[in-house]
Amino acid sequence: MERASSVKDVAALAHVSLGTVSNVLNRPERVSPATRAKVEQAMRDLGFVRNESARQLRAGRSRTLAYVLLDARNPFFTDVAQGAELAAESAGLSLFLCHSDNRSSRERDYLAHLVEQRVQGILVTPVDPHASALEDVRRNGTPLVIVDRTRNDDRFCSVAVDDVLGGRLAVEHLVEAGHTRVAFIGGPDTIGQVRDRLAGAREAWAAAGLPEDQLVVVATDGLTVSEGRSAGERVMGIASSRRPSAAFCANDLLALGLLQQLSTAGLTVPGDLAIVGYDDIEYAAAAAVPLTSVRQPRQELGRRAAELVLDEAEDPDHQHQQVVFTPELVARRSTLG
Amino acid sequence: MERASSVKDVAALAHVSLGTVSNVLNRPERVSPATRAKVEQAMRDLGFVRNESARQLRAGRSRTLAYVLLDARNPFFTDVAQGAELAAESAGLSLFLCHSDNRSSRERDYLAHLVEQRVQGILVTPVDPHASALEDVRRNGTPLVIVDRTRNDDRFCSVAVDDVLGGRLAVEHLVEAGHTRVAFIGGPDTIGQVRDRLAGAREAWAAAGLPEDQLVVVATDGLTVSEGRSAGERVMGIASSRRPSAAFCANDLLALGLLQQLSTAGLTVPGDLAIVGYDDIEYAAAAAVPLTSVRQPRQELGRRAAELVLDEAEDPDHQHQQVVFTPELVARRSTLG
DNA sequence: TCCTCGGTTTGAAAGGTTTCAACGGAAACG
DNA sequence: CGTTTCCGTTGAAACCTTTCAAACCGAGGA
Repeated sequence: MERASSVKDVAALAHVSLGTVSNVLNRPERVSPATRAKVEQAMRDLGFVRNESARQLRAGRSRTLAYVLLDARNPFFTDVAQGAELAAESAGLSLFLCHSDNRSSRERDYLAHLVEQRVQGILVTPVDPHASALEDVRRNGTPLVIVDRTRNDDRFCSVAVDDVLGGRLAVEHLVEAGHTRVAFIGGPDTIGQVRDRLAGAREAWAAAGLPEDQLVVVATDGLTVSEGRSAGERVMGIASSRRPSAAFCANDLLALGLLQQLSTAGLTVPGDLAIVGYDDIEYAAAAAVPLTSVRQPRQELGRRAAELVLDEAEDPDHQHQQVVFTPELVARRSTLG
Repeated sequence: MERASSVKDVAALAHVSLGTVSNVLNRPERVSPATRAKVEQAMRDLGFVRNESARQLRAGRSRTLAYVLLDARNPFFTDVAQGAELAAESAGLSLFLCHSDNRSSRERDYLAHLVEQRVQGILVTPVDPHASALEDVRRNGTPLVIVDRTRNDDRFCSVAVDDVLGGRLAVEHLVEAGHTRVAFIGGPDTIGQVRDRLAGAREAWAAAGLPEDQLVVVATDGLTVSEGRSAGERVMGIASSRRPSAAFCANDLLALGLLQQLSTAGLTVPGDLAIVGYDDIEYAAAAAVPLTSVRQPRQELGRRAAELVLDEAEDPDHQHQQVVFTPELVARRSTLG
C-alpha cells in the first residue's frame, strides 16, 4: 500500500504551486478555470484525499461533534442522537456516537480521546453528572453540553425534560380515571430521573387529596424489561384487597416487562391493572396493549443540545443555559379500557 | 478561552527541551525520575492535553476505528457494535459509531470523512454492498470490512451470517411441528437478507416434499413493526380455508408487529397462527408471547469484524476473508403451543 | 589524568495543510 | 508609452508532535 498522496504530489503533477492546490480545495473561485481543471485532474489521477489531521492541526479545530451516550440499546438515546445528527448535518459537521455503556471508565476514555482530537464539541449523557471528568473537558476548552441530566451548576449548558411535571401528568391522568390506589414502579433512586418522576407523582397525588399510603412505591434495581417482569410478580403478590388498580412505571421498558408478566399470568390490562409508562418509545405504541406513556421531545432534545454546543464553540460571549423541555402525556389503551 | 498549551509551553515551564517532554509522554522509562516529575508537574499546571491531530499527522495513522451502521434503533446493530467495541478496547483503540440511517448520502459523507481522518479501519453495514463508495475507501488504503452483508468479491473482508441456513432452520422447525401451509413475511426483496432467508425457506419446504404453492409470500415494504401489523391484516384477510397456520417473518420487528395485530384481533399465538421471527432481539423473548426466533451471533460478528480490520491494517500480507457464521433456532412459546 | 561507556537530554527535521504577504503579468488608463 | 489596477499564482511560515542522530555528563576503568 503506497503512501497516500499529498497536495505536494498533486502540485507537482499539475505543474502548479502547492498554494494553488490548496486554493482549489478551499477557494475554488479564486483559481482560473484552466488551472482548476488541471489540478482537479491531477487529484483524480492520484486519488488524492485531504489529510484531515493536517488540516485540523493548521485550523486548530475539527469538523466533528460527538455524543457520548449511556446506552445504545435504549431507543430513547438513539432518538436523541438522531436529533443531534440533524443539527450537526445542517451545520456541515459529522456526529460520532460513543457508547459508554454505563461504565464511567469508558466514558472517561472517550472524553479524553475526544478532547485530544479537539472535536468541536461534545454532548454527553453522563453516568454521573457530577463526575470530575466533565470539568476536565471544560478546563481544556472543549464545549460540552449535558443531555438529559442536570447538575445544579451554571458552568455547563444542559438540556433536559421536566421530569417532575412528567410524573405529575402521569398520576393526574390516573386520578382522573378514578384510580385511588396506584403503584409507582422504578429505581434505583440514585437516578435523578426516577426521583423526579416519583416526586411529581406525589405532588399530583397530594393535590388530589388522596391518602399518602395509597401511592405504593415498588422499587426496582434498574430500568429494564426483566426488572419490569419481576416488579409485576411483586405487584400480583399484593393481597387483592390492597392491590393497586394502576401502575406508573419510571420508563417504558419497565412497563413492557410488567405488561408481559401480567398477560402471562392471565390478567388483563387495563381491566386488572392500568399502566402508564414513560418515554413513549416506539415499542410502547407497538406493545400487545398499546401503552399510555409520557412523551419527551427526544429529537428536539438532541437538536437543541447540538445547537448549544455549537453556539458555545462559536460565540465568544456565550452564556450557559439550562434548557428544560416540557413532556406530554400520550393516552392509549393501557389506561383507557 | 486562551489557546491550548503545547509541548513547547510545557518544556519552557519545566526548563527542559521539547524532545524530553515528548519522551515523558511516550517513553517515560528513558527519562530520569527527577525530570519526569518536573515535566509532569508542568503538564498539570498548564492543563496540557496532547494534540491528537499533530500526533496523528506525524504517526500517519490514528487510534480509532469506526462502525458505520444502518439503523441505530435496531438492537441487532447495537449488539454488533458492542462486540466491535470490546475488540477495539482490547486493542487500545476507540470505536466511533456513525449512523447512516439507511441513507446512501449520509453513508458516503461519513466514509469520506473517516478516510480523510485516516482512521485505522472502518466497519460498515452498507446501504448497498455494491456501492462504489466502498471501493473508494479501499483505493485510499483504509482497511474496510463489510458487516452483515456480502458482496461476491474477494477484495473485501466480510463477516456475515448464513441466512439461507437460517431460513431453512425456521421452516424445518415449522414443518416438524406439522404445519403444511406457511406464510413467509418480508421485503422488499432488494435486501439480500430477505432473499436469502426466503431461499432457505423454500429449500426446506421443497426438501419436505410440500407443494410449492402452500408457502405463501406476503411482501412488505420494510422490516418494521408497523409493516408487521399491516402484514397481519393481510394474513387475516385470507379465506380461512386457505389461511396459513404459521408465519416465518424476515425479522423480529415484523414478527412483533404481526403478533400485536393478531392479539388485537382476538386471535391466539400459536393456536391460530404460529410465528417464527429472525434476529432474536431482546424484545423477542420479552414479547407478550415469547417469540421463537433465529439467533445470530451478533456480538461475535462485531468482534470478528474488528479483528479482521485490524489484521488488514497491520499485517502487510493480509488475506481477505469472507467469514460466515452459523445461525441457530431458539424455540419459544410462539411455536410451541 | 584520560578514555570509554551508559544513560540522559537535546535540537532539528519531518509530516500535510492552510494562510498570507508578495510577486508577476496583462489589461485598463492617462 | 508609462503607470496603475487587478487577478492569478507563488513560496514560506505556522500549526504540534514524534523521532533520531548527536551531544552531553558523570562515573568507573586504565
